[in-house]
Amino acid sequence: MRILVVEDEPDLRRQLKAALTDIGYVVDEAANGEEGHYLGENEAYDAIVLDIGLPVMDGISVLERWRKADLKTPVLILTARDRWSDKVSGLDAGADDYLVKPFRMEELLARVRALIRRAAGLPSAELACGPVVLNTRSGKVTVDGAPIRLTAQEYRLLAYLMHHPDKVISRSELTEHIYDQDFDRDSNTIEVFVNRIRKKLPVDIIKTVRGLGYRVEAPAGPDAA
Amino acid sequence: MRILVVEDEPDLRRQLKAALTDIGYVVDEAANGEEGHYLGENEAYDAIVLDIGLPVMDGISVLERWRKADLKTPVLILTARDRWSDKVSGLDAGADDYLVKPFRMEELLARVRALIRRAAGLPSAELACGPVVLNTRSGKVTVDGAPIRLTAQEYRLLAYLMHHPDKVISRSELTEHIYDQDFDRDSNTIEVFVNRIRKKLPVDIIKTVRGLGYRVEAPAGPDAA
DNA sequence: CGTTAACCTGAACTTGGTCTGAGAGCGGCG
DNA sequence: CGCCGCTCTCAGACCAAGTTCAGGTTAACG
Repeated sequence: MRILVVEDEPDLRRQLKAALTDIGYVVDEAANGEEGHYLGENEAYDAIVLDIGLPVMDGISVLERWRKADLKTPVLILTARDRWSDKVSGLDAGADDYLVKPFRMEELLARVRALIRRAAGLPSAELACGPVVLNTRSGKVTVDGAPIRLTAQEYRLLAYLMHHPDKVISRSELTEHIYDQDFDRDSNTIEVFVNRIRKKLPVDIIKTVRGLGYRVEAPAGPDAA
Repeated sequence: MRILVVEDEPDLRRQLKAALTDIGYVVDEAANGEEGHYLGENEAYDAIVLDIGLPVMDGISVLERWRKADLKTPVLILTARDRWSDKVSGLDAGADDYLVKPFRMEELLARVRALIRRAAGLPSAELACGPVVLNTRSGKVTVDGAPIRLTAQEYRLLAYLMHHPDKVISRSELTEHIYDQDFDRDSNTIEVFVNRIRKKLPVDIIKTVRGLGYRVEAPAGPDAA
C-alpha cells in the first residue's frame, strides 16, 4: 500500500513517514499544500494523511479540490487541539477520519489501516482467501494457522492483491501501489515476486490473467445465495 | 473496441495507451493533429481521445474537420486547467465529453466506457442477451450468473457484437474494430473465434447471416417472443 | 438433385507473454 | 570489515493465445 503524507513540520513529517514505513507501507511526502495536492491527484495512493494547518495552500482547500476532481482516496486529517472547528470543516470537505494533535503514533497507524480496509470494502482486518489469511494489523500471513515468512515486498504485493479480491490487477497498477514514484516500468520484478509467493504458499491463490494481470479469488463462492 | 489516442506528449500518450489496452481495447496512437486527423477519418474507431493543445494542427481544428466530414465517432477532449475556454470551444466543435488535465486514469477509462456505451444507444453497462450477460466495467461474461472464461480476442469479438444487437455485422467491420491498423484481411480468424465462443456459451446467441456476417439478437422481444 | 460458394471445425503451428533459476548489487547488522 | 538476506536483472524454458491450414458441412441456386 502506498500512502501520501502532507505535513509542513519537518519533524512530524519524518516521524509519520518512519512509522508508516515501519509497518510496511510505501510513503511519499509533501511539505506543503500545493505539492500535496499535485501528488494526490497524479499518483495512486491507498490513503492520505493531511495536516489541515498548512502554508501555501491550506489543507481544507486541498481536500476540497481533490473531492471536486472526484478523487476517492480515503483522507485522514490532522488538526490542532485548539482549532476545533477545523475538524468539522474537514469532515464537511470530505475527510474520512480525523485525529487531534498531539496523537499517539499507534492510534494513527490503526486509523490508517482501518481507512484502507474500509475503502476496499472489507469487513475485517483479517483478509482470508481459502486457507490463506493475511492479518493487516500484525502484518502476518498464515496458512491453516501456520505462519508464512514473507519479505516486505512479497507482503506488499500479496496484501494489495488480497485487498481487491476478484478484480484483475494489472502489473502497472501493482507497481504503482507497491513502489514509490520512480521505478523502472519494463522490469519483471512483479513476476519474480508472484513466483516467490507462489512457492511459499501451499495453495496458489494468485491466478494470472494473460495479457491483463493477476487476480485472487474471493474466499467464498457467492454461489446460489 | 478500437480507440484512437491523439496526444503529443510521449509520456502521457504511452500512459493512455497502456491504460486503455489494459482494459481490453485496441489502441492506435497519433503524435500530432495531422496524423490524428488522417487516422480518425480513415480508420474505424469506437471512440477518440483528443488533446486540444497539439502542435502542427490544434485539436479544435481536427475535431471541426471531422465533424464537417460527418464523422460521428464519440470524442473525448483533454484540456489544460488554465485553458478553460478551450473546453467550451471544444464542446462547440462537437466533442462529446471533456477532461481537464491532470486527470486520474480511472476517470478517463470510465468516461471512455460511457462514451462507447452511449454511442451504441445502450442504457446500461451490462449488456444482456438471453441468459448471457456481458459486463463492460468488469470485462466479465456470465451465463445465468456463472462466469465464462473468455480470452482477450474472444471477449472483444463478443463485446462488439453485443454492442450492436439486431444488427448484422460483417467480417470486415469486425476485424476493423478488434484489430489495429495492420491486419491480414483474408484470414478466417473471425470464424475461428466465433466458433470458440459458441463452444464456450451454452446458448448460441451469435446467428450467422450467410453472405453478410453475424448478428446477435436483442435481449427480450417486448411482447410475442 | 447436383454444383458451388460460404461457412464450420479440429488440429498443427507460431508467437509473444509468463515463469523461473541463477547470480549481481546493495544495505543492514554483528 | 565481512556476512547475510532482500531486491532486482537477465536469459532461457515454458505455455497458452492467436493464427493458419485442410478438410468437412451446410445453404443457395439453377
